[in-house]
Amino acid sequence: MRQLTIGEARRLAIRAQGLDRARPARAVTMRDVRRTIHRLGVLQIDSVSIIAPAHYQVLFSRLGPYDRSLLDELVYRRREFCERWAHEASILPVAHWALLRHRMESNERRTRTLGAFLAAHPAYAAAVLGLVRSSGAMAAGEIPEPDGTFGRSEGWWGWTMAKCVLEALFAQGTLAVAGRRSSGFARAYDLAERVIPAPHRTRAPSRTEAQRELIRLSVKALGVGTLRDIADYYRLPVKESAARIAELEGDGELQRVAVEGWRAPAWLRLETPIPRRVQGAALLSPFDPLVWFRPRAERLFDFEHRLEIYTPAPRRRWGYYVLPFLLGERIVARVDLKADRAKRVLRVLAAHVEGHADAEVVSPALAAELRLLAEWLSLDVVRVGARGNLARSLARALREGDPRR
DNA sequence: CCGTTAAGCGGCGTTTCGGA
DNA sequence: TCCGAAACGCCGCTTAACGG
Repeated sequence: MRQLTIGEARRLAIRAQGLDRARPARAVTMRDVRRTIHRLGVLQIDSVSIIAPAHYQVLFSRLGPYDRSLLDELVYRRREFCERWAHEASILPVAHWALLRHRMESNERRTRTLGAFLAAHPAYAAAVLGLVRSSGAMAAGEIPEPDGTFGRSEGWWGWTMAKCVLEALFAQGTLAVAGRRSSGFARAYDLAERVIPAPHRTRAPSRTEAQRELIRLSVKALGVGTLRDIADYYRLPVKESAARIAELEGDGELQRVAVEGWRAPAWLRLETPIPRRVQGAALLSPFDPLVWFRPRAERLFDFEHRLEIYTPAPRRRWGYYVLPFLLGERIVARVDLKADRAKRVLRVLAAHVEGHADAEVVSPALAAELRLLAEWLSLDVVRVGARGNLARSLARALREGDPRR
C-alpha cells in the first residue's frame, strides 16, 4: 500500500480546503465566494455572532475581507445555494439538495424525532403549511400557536409548536429556508417548490448513488481521510460509507493509502498531486471543516480542539469562542475572541501557543491576521488580555507592528 | 466466551441583537 | 435599557458488534 508522511497528509488537507496560499490582494468577487463554497461542499452555519457568524468567518479565512452581502445574494436571491442539514446546519450548492433527498424520508434520528411530532399534531401541521402556502415565507415567531397566541420559546432549545412544525417540514423537504429575518438570526421558511429550482428539487438519485456522490465530495474536500473522517463530512452511516468507499476504490476513483501514525487506512482521489509546501496563514472558525471533526484534528494536527460554547464558564479550558490559527502546515495557536462592537474593539480574551510552535514566529503573523480581522469587522483596535501563554508576546507584536506608531 | 471498541440515545447548558 | 426570540453539540451511559 502507498505510504504518506503526516506532513503530506496535512498539506493535502490544507490545499483541499483552499488554505494553502496567501489570499489575493485584489477585491473579493462573487465568483470567489461561489468557488470557495463549491470547494468546501459544506459551509457550516452558526448565526450567533461572537465575532462574525461562523459561515462568514469560514469564507474570510480563505478570501480575506469581503462584502458579506455577496453570500446573501448567492443563497437567498440567486438560489445558487440552499440551506440544508449536512453535517450540521449548513449552506450547500443547490444541486446537492437532491443528494440529501434520501434522508428526507429516512429513519435517521433528526427526521424521526421531528416526524413523530408531525404525526402527533396533524391538524395543526396542516394549518401551518396552509398559512405558509397562502402567505409566503414565514418565521416561527410570525405563526400563531394552536391556541391562537404567539408563543414564547423557553430558553435556547425550547421550541414553540410552530417552530417544531416548520423544522419537521423542512427536515422532510416540504419546506425550505427562503431567507433570514433579524439580520441572519431567524430562518424564514417557504414551500420547497418556491425556493429550490425544479431540476434540483425533482431529481431523485437512488440512496447508494447519492451516497457515492457525497463520498466523492467528502474526499475532495478532505484531501485525504479515514472512513470515519469521510463518513462524518455529511454524517453518513459509517457502514454504508464503507461499502460506497469500497465501490469507488474498485472503480479506480479512490486510492487506499497508509498515513504515518494513523491506525486506520485512509483514502484519497487517484492522481491527487501532493503539495510540496503550503504557505497560508488563517484564523479558523471553530466550525471550520479543517478542524470540525475532532478525532481528525487530533490525528492530523495533534491539535486538541473543542467547542466550549456549551461548557459552563468555570469548566472552560481555552475560552468561549476560540479560533485556531493555521500557519503553514501546522496549527500553531488559538485565541478566544470577542468583538466589542459598542467600543469598536476586537478583544483577545486569551491567547495560547501550541507546544511545538515558537511564540516569536507565531506572534507577528497572528498580530497581522488579527488586524485584518478587526478591519473587516469595522473595529478600530485589537486589545490583548492577560490570559494564556502567548498573551504577552502577542501584545508586544501588536504594539510593534502598529502602523500608527 | 469474554474483553474491547463502536454505535445509539437522552439530558443538559449561554449569548447576541433588534426593536419597543 | 430591557426583553424576546433565536441559534446545537458534548458527555456519559447502555447496548450491539467484533475479534481473539
